[in-house]
Amino acid sequence: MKVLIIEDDPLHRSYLNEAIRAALPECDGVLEAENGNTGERLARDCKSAHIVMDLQMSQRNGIEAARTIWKERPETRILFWSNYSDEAYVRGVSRIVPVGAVYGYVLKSASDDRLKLALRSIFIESQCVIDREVRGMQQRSLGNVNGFTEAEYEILIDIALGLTDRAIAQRRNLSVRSVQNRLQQLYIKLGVHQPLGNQDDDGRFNLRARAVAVAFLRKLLNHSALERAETDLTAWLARQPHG
Amino acid sequence: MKVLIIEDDPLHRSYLNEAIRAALPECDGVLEAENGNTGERLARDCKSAHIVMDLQMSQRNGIEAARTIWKERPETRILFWSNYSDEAYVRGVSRIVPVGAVYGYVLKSASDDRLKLALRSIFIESQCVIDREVRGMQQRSLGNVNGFTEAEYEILIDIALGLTDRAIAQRRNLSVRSVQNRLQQLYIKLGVHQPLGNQDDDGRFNLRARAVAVAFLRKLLNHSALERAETDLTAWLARQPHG
DNA sequence: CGGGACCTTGCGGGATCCCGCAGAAAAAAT
DNA sequence: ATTTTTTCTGCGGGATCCCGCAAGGTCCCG
Repeated sequence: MKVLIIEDDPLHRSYLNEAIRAALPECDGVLEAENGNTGERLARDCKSAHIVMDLQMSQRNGIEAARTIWKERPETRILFWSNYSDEAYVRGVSRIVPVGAVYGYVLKSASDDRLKLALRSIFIESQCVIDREVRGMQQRSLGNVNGFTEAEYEILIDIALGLTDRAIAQRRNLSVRSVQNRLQQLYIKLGVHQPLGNQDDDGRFNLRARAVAVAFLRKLLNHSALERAETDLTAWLARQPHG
Repeated sequence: MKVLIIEDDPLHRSYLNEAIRAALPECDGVLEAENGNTGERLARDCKSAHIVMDLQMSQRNGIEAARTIWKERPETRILFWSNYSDEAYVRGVSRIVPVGAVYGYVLKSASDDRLKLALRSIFIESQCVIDREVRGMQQRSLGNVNGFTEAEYEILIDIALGLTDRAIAQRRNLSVRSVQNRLQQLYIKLGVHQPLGNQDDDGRFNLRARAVAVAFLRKLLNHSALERAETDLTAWLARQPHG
């Protein structure tokens, strides 16, 4: 059994290396990659089916790397080892995990033992391991309670990218009015909606821009999510009939 | 001489600790704090005038911590040790550094030697040390060439927060039209401006929202900058005469 | 089958945004 | 001190956004 580490921080990389050797005596080789690109290549070349990776790397996003890796070999087992449990990350991961795949998500703030336990659970026992904190976020997010629908999240991304109502309608195959409906819904859920009678601070906020701001502050959006969305958008723009 | 470390990652903390002891034999005590809050308190209590800190911590932003520390004791020497050289960070730092203060900014990706050299330069030689990469960004940013004026940066933040033109005018003591002028200027510099005759992709983008998006993508803005701006905003809102 | 909950769509209007035009004021250059 | 450049400001209009209202449409449940 070989394990591939994809992580851009050298300290964390060597720490991981040590933890893997300690937790998995049956492991007979640890490979290291310092960004998503070489990570993908190594995964492809070495056919390693066991990966530990960081989200948030400078060269190529962890989520993108994971997506292509899983696209090529869906049975690959991936443990995401991340600093944060931003909703944007969690949502991004659960969006790309293939059905029936074995994976994990543990925070870097977790203890030694938790990490080693997760390594054994995923790579040996074939069991998913999601950190308590992450799981809580996931439940809250995907459950209806105060969580965001896929449609709402989608339109949030669209306005974060700076698209107009018309462009969104075009992209999502909706009428302009429907787009606006979803926007209103989003504004309400984000707590941005202006209560009408209120003359005090009425008109202080541009709802569209404000929605994006609070989404960022709540970590519903983050840089890598925006980056992914941007590449998706340019791809879509490219295959649009100009005009 | 005592040195205070403010850094939330345990691995990096212990690495720093070791580096400090190796590079500064005259150092007779290293304190550690794992977030900005306890860092500020320790700095105040122990009167330590030598600090190494990370930007980007979960509890309290490094820049905010540095601001309050420098406000109390401007002669404190701070070495910022960060993962990234986002323009948002660099700008945030150079905005709060007191005149004549000794400080440094080195990236975590720098070599052992560079870090140790920086430690000696700042704490012993009283000499500022800015990483090459960071310095390059700083020059490009503060110089006129493709850089952003303070006014432009200010209004960028205002629209990123979701304020309306009117609110911005009120806040910055300008007429609405002037705000719009600055916005146009910003749109042009961000490369967001719609060339008029272009019917192809005309109307695809909401300039205001798009500007924020590209600012984020270019790392002109990031989460912590937005967070700081938000607290500033709420403070301003609180002392506004409602109505 | 009928009723209810939900989503979609069109219409219309008020508010806001984007911006060209042009004069006034301020700052910088000569 | 005068010219030049930049910035600020008001006016006005077209485009966009925000949203109430109302007429379908789909899906589920009794």
